[in-house]
Amino acid sequence: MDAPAPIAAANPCSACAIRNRAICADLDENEIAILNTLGRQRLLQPGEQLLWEGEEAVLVANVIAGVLKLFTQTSDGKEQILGLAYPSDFIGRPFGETTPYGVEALSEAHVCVFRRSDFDRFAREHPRLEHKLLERTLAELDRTRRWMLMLGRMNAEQRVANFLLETADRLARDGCGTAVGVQSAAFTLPLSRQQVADVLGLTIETVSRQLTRLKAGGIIALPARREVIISDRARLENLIA
Amino acid sequence: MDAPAPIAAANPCSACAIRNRAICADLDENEIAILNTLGRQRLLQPGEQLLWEGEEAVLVANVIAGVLKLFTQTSDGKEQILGLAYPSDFIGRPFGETTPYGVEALSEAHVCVFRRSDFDRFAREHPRLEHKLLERTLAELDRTRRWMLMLGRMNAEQRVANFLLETADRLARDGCGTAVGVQSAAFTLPLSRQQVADVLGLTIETVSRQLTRLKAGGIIALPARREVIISDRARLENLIA
DNA sequence: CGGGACTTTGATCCTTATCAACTTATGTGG
DNA sequence: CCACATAAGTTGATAAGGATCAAAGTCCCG
Repeated sequence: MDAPAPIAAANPCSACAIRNRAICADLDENEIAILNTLGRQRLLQPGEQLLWEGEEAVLVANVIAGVLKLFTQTSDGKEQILGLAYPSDFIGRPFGETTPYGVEALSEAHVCVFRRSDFDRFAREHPRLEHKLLERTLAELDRTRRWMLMLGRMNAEQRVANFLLETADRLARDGCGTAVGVQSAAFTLPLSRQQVADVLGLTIETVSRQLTRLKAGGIIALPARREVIISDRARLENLIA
Repeated sequence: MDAPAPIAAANPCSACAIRNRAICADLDENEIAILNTLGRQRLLQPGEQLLWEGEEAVLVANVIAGVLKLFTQTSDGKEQILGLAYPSDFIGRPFGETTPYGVEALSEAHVCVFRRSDFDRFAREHPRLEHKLLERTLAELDRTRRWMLMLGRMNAEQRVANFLLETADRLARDGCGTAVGVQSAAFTLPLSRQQVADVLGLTIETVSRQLTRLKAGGIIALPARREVIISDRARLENLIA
């Protein structure tokens, strides 16, 4: 811990866990101080919704801790998860009229919330921040497009394999997982089976069956409902390649 | 026409058909002059490829005329179209190492090409340009996410209906289509049946059958292979809603 | 007018959705 | 601490939507 408590209290950004990874990373002390007056922290409970699809876009936020889902649904109520937001990710729709998707916490989550109007103004005045946001948005667009290939052209087995590999990587990067050697990894899924299905465009039964098959094949182990161990990464990767 | 020919010859941007809609819209005369020295126009034939997935990202471009597809494929060769680029759209991956998808002209197409390194530098020095690019990228991300709902959760009929409505709107906005009253529209598809299938994550046969059904139902007419008339927009919209 | 590409139509198969029952966790109050 | 209630997940049987394979039809261009 490099920030003593008093300073942290005066300027929460200084003590922010994601200070160096979020879009605020490039800002100097002055800028951080201003941004600090605009944002406020909020704690979300699992299942609590932060943004509603179609509503006026009043809020944007940075994820400090926890995992959230971005989602939408068809007119007949089938849900599709459009993205997962992990610590340091940015959520909401800057420079837009309406929020194009719902956002809901999957775990207990800390977010740093800004009124969109405040954020937009600050961003336009601070090109370095806008640049960070641009890089993030471009990266998110790339990720989303890879996801499209999965939804459009992969079968159930490939989708599940893909999902496990991507989730393992993402959690490992955030230090939430436990690396167990090169060819194996254990992690806790931030999603229920239904939510995995909503990510992959499948049904809960199909997801369950595919996981059972992978377990039976010795490729993964499932010590508990949300625990996954990739015991044969090479073989898992082979299902996609 | 507000730019006389000689000036146009000296500075093609001044005469550029998309000057006021592309990301260059907010630049002043000086900036345009600089950008003009960095870009060069290129004419692409239908089927000609501009960018290759996985290659080093050397180029970015603005579409001046025509339609291009962004695409990727699975290891076993099934293609998924990830986006369509129309006039004034930006293509390529600024601020990135590798191009994350292939880009190929669907029609004869004019593009204004920049070396990525030049473009990146220029963009970083001109926040108004970066802002435009950010707005475009955010809009593209929204569009891509709506597309995900279609790929993940809609059946073949809904996908085709959705596609026809979106294509009609997009072409109308670009003035490429012909509005025929409020409840009806005619346009020329910029895509073959196979390419429509690659957009929708379906097979060519399924697309063909769905179009035939819509025609039989009197919802659309298909006067020629690539000609579509939406004769009952309300009913087409009802298939999705 | 003929050849090739593109498209449509038909028959069949296969994957995944759907419906239903059962099992396993999770948690609560007696 | 255990019995019970509830939610989450698994497994099974069946059905349906779309893929695949095959063939015929249509358009376009030289």
